[in-house]
Amino acid sequence: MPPPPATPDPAPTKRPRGRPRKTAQERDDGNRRSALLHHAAQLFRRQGFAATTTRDIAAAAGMQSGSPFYFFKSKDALLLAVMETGIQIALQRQAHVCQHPEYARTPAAQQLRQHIHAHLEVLLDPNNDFVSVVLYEQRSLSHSQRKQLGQLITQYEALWLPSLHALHAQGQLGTSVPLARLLILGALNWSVQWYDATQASSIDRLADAALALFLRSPGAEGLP
Amino acid sequence: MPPPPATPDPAPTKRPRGRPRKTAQERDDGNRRSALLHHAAQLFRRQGFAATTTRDIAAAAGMQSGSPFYFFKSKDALLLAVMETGIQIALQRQAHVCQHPEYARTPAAQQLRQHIHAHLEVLLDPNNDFVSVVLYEQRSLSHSQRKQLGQLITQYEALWLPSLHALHAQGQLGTSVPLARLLILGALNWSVQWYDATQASSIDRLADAALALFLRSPGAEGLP
DNA sequence: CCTACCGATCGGTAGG
DNA sequence: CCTACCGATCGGTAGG
Repeated sequence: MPPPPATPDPAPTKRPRGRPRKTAQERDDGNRRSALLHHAAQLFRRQGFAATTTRDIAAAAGMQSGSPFYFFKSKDALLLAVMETGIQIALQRQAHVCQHPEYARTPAAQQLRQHIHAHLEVLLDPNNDFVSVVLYEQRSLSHSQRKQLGQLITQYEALWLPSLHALHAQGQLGTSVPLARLLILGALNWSVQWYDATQASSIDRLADAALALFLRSPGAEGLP
Repeated sequence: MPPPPATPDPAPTKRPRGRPRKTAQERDDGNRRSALLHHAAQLFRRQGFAATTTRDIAAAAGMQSGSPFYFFKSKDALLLAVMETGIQIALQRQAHVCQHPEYARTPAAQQLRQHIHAHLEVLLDPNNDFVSVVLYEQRSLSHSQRKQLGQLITQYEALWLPSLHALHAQGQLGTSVPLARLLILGALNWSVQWYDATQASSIDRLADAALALFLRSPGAEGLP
């Protein structure tokens, strides 16, 4: 159901009847843009970027076929916006882990467990489609867009490095830090393909299993 | 350069001049079909299924835009054929590992190393685009096609299970066999995203690293 | 396998 | 944001 058309604003001294006309900022432009972003993320995650049409996205957001281009210059720009949102979400979650007051005093194995847990939570959340689009649609980006995104991903991975280095120094990591990072994140990222979100709350157990598999010693030591 | 047109076949008693007319079997139909399959796999791997047009594939094989449909009923059927080829290749490689005369006497850690190595070799081979399409285009399949393929994938994974069970029994696996299988294969499958084939022959080192990361004990013991 | 073609769809735009 | 539209492209087909 379309909203009733805004009544024209009469002389400013006169108290306007009906609903006042709104500027783009006062109107729900931001909400409409955000709705597009969310529906785009959902469709990109489910169907892939190339198999999703801008008409699909518009319809999901309750708009006409041309309307997404009022908010985004192109389909490509929409994808980039989805992906940037995705890494920002993931970056903030990991940064939150690192900034916890106890983090510096936590054993490296438990630090890693927290990174793994945060990563899985943000990646497998059925209500957050942004992050998995980041992982699975990079080839749909242009070169410059990929480069732009790559910098943010590097930042993201950098947050894991201190704990990985510490574990390597302790002899708990079976291989070099760079390879461990690639293999561990790969194992986690692939969970998108098989994880069943309907079996709720098993992310905890999954994080435990991953930690136990990747580390030489049982992951429990160092727990309070 | 197109082949010269076949000359019509005169009376069978007469020794035919020029090149004899060929039936579909004798003609290079099989080669043309195979060429389509290979180019389709390459394009699906590079660009994704949805972003690849049947015209792209036809052009890559040196055909006209309608010709792929002489060999394949639809674009979907072409994808399924590519993926079935992919798992068959992978299945044969793993079966070859299992059938080696020494396999049964090999320590489980080294069995797993061979599975990992074969998996990586077949997945990262720049001359074999079929296997990575299997991994990354399953959502482009119809439900029945996915089910069909899923059976073959289950067969593939079954070949890994005995060595994983043995390792678990030996306490060398940090988690349950089902989760270990998912996480290990995930880590390997993700290597498609970052492995640089131009740095040749590092698949060996990668397999070593993976084994060392996933197993509790250093992977060298049990070597001849 | 090619030629010639079709109906449908797609990303995007002009103008309000 | 909608209306109305465009040019290009796409999967697929008929007929040979």
